[in-house]
Amino acid sequence: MKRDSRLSGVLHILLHMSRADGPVTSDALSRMMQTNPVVVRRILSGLRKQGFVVSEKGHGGGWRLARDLRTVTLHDIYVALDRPAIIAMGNRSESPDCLVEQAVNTAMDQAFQDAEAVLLARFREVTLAELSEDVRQHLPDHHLYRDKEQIHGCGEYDDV
Amino acid sequence: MKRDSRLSGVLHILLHMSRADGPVTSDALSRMMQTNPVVVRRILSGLRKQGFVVSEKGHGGGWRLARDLRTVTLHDIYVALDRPAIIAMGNRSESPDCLVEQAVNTAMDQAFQDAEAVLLARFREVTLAELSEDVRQHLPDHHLYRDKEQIHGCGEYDDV
DNA sequence: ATTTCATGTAATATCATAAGTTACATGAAA
DNA sequence: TTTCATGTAACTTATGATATTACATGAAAT
Repeated sequence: MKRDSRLSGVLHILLHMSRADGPVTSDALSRMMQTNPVVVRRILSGLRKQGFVVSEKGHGGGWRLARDLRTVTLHDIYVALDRPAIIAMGNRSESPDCLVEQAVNTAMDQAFQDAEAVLLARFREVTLAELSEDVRQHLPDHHLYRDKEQIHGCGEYDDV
Repeated sequence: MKRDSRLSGVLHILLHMSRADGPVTSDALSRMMQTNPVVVRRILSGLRKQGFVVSEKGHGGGWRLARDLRTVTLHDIYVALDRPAIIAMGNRSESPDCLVEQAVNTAMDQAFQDAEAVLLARFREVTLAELSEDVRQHLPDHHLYRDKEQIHGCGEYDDV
């Protein structure tokens, strides 16, 4: 099963944006995410329409956060991505005629719904500011984001 | 996201097998599942190796249950299918160097694990016999499986 | 002005994988 | 010895996330 990693990816770059002191280009973000700049723009353009980030064209342009991360939860970003599928399993037919299959679907859907509810509840509990704080606790003191144009991956936040 | 429907499908045909009084061919089962006989054999051959079903070749052959369904839970079948992926989302990199990405992964993995645990707990709670009983309660009394060679879908269990 | 840099977005290609199909071998019963 | 059924490898198809290409738009630097 090929997993959708957009949520993981977008959280990653939002946190990097929060540490930058100016706009960050899709090009720089794409290197952090190890992907293509167009992929970054595609994902962030959705968030822009919903007020989480703003973008600027031209020299000195790029992406900036538009909201205080203390007010943004994982669930908010999940919803902003248009609620990607959570469960990798499904029923063969959503509205089968067969009574046996109906019974199977009912039992499985119940389990799926319970699992989804737990996951979304977790997402609601965590703000991006809390994630950012988790990162700070793992960094040496007074460590600041020095160069937003790092060449390799995430630059000084790399563990190597 | 493309969902894996093997578990749903195999539960469906196991319940049909429990209602038959003799072996059921992959051909008949594939019609119930609306798929190809080879797909049925592929899935059931895994269950055969683990003792849930037995198969017989030649005239009068087919598939039979090898265990009392009161002793088989959804979790047993899930495991027998080699534990297919449950969560449709994933991290972009499982062991990133970037500390920011590590923090994101940790938070998301926690949520994923909690959701999976809930789903598997549900699966452990439900036996196939209970599903079978659910079906019986939705059928007219004294309704028996008359013809294992039904042409259309699930035959008399169709709701149409 | 015009060059440079950056986003905006459509169109297309790539890749992974569940599912479906074909082909043929094996073995049991009629 | 024919028919029926499983066993399985090999191949094809379908789908959706991801990646890439190409070009338009707009803003700042020169």
